[in-house]
Amino acid sequence: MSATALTISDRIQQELDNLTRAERQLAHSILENYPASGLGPLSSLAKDAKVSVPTVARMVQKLGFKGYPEFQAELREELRAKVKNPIAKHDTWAEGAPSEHMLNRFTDAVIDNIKHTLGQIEPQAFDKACEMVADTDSHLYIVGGRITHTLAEYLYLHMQAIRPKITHIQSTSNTWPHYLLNVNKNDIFVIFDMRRYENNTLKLAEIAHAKGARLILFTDQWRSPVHQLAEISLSNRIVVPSAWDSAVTTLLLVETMISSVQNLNWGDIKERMEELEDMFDQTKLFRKFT
Amino acid sequence: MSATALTISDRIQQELDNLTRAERQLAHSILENYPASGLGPLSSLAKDAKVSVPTVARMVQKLGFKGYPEFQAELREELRAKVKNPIAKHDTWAEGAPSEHMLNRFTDAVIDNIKHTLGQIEPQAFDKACEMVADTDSHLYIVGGRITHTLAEYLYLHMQAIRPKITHIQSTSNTWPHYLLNVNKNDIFVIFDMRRYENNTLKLAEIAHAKGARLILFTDQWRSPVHQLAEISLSNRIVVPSAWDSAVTTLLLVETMISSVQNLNWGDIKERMEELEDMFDQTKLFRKFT
DNA sequence: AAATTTCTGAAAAATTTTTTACATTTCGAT
DNA sequence: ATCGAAATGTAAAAAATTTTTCAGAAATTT
Repeated sequence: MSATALTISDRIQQELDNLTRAERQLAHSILENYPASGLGPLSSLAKDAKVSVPTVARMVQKLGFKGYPEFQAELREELRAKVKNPIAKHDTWAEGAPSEHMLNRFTDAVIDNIKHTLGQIEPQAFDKACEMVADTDSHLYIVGGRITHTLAEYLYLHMQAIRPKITHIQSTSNTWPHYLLNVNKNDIFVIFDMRRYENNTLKLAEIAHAKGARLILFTDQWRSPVHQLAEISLSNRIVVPSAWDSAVTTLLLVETMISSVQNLNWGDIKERMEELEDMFDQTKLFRKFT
Repeated sequence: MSATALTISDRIQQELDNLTRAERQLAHSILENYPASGLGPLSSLAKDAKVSVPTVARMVQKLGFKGYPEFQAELREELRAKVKNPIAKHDTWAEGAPSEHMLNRFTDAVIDNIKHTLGQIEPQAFDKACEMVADTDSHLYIVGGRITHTLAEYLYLHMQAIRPKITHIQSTSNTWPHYLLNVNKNDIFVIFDMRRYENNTLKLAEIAHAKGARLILFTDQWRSPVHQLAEISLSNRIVVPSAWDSAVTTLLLVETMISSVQNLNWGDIKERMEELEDMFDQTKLFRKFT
């Protein structure tokens, strides 16, 4: 690399604060697939980033280059150096850190978990689960335990925008028996139970099952005992270099489920979402996105 | 890559015999530091290879391109694909499902998010954040918003086992001003703020900052306005094929942070964990893992 | 060795790309 | 709500790059 040891990518990130809205938009577009995007003509870059041509020219100058061609020349020089360098540490996730760094070790483990979990999942079962969750004829109960109630709540929060008739139950709370009073046959339960499996959750599942409810279970690879009652079980690999287990894979499945369910009853959702957004706007909880 | 699966480099080598003297000279120059050399202006390439400008134009046509710009475009496309691929590229994640299935599409996007996020993170900043969170001299506040309070709680639950003096604040609750009364200089705040950024969170951050607290921010790639107050900002890519954003990458970072912090003050933790386990066992919340 | 074909490069023409100038919009402060 | 400053985009000018044309050089064939 030339005089400065910093890559253009670094410099852009460093300057990110000093950039204006359109320029930041452009910056992200450059980083999106770096460095390829910056090596094309200025006008293509502008088009990709949906900013005007002069905006690109101005930002490039802001980064300290005399003009776009000079900017490109340095990008190419960077690329030359990178390809030339045999110690291309391309096998790490966080490039600035050695492979033994926790960031890299942990990410490796998580990717591995994802690979295994997705590899073993039955798409039909997953689709079936999504259909069940999407069905607004029955009430939807979402159940989590001591740790997993965070995942349950995450699912609950998004389902709120998608469909009515949902309840979030925390199995560790002593109020859950009340909720079960109203359970009808064919109501849907989404239950999270990871090791160490919770007694309360099992009991809750048993009662729900006895009442004729249909159970969907998110669990780990060793499976919570609830799985014997569940119509559909989704097992996740959760091992990471830590004293605790990872919930990343489970969250991935949860989010995928949210997205699928949303697609299943899109018509209704659009309205609901707009309504919801309006309400949040009115309470001024959020700032407008700039 | 276009119709042919061959790279330009392959094609050049294949054609090598059908090329004339000057063209061969040029070919070797291109391959010399591929692909950087081909991404500059035609005239530079000609100069480097010590051939004339039309020679380059002619050879590029011989390789089957309409003109030099088209040749460059494909080089860039190659580069794009190459950079995108290097780690963990599965054709399909859920093998029983077509690649258009939501499970595969969503996972692709998430892996991509992880790649980008980790690629742009500064390990030093991350380590610093972990140290700050591990420091038991100051009180640790964990703050989340409407959706992100689930992540905040996840962090909180694990930190409970690792260190004392922690508080989970939900910025959307109206009780948070009370908590801030007790904030001392150098207390640590871990704040979650993803788009759409929340006004309450910003206000809370401002007050905490004014009181001399040190802020660690988990945000998205566009960065919450809180980042101007934060000592350390960790930006996450969050785009997925859904109407909502993904929290998977953020959870990954949170878990990695938990694991790192645990390593930092391992001595203390062991005792705390055992104590905690005992307590949970006594309340019989959990069944023994069989 | 001459003739023919093919290859190569200089220079002009055509095209594209970059830069500059200026009008419009947006944003923040009063 | 109004003003002024900063930011952004449109469009034209300037600069560069690419393509074409054509003449001379090298190689090949007769």
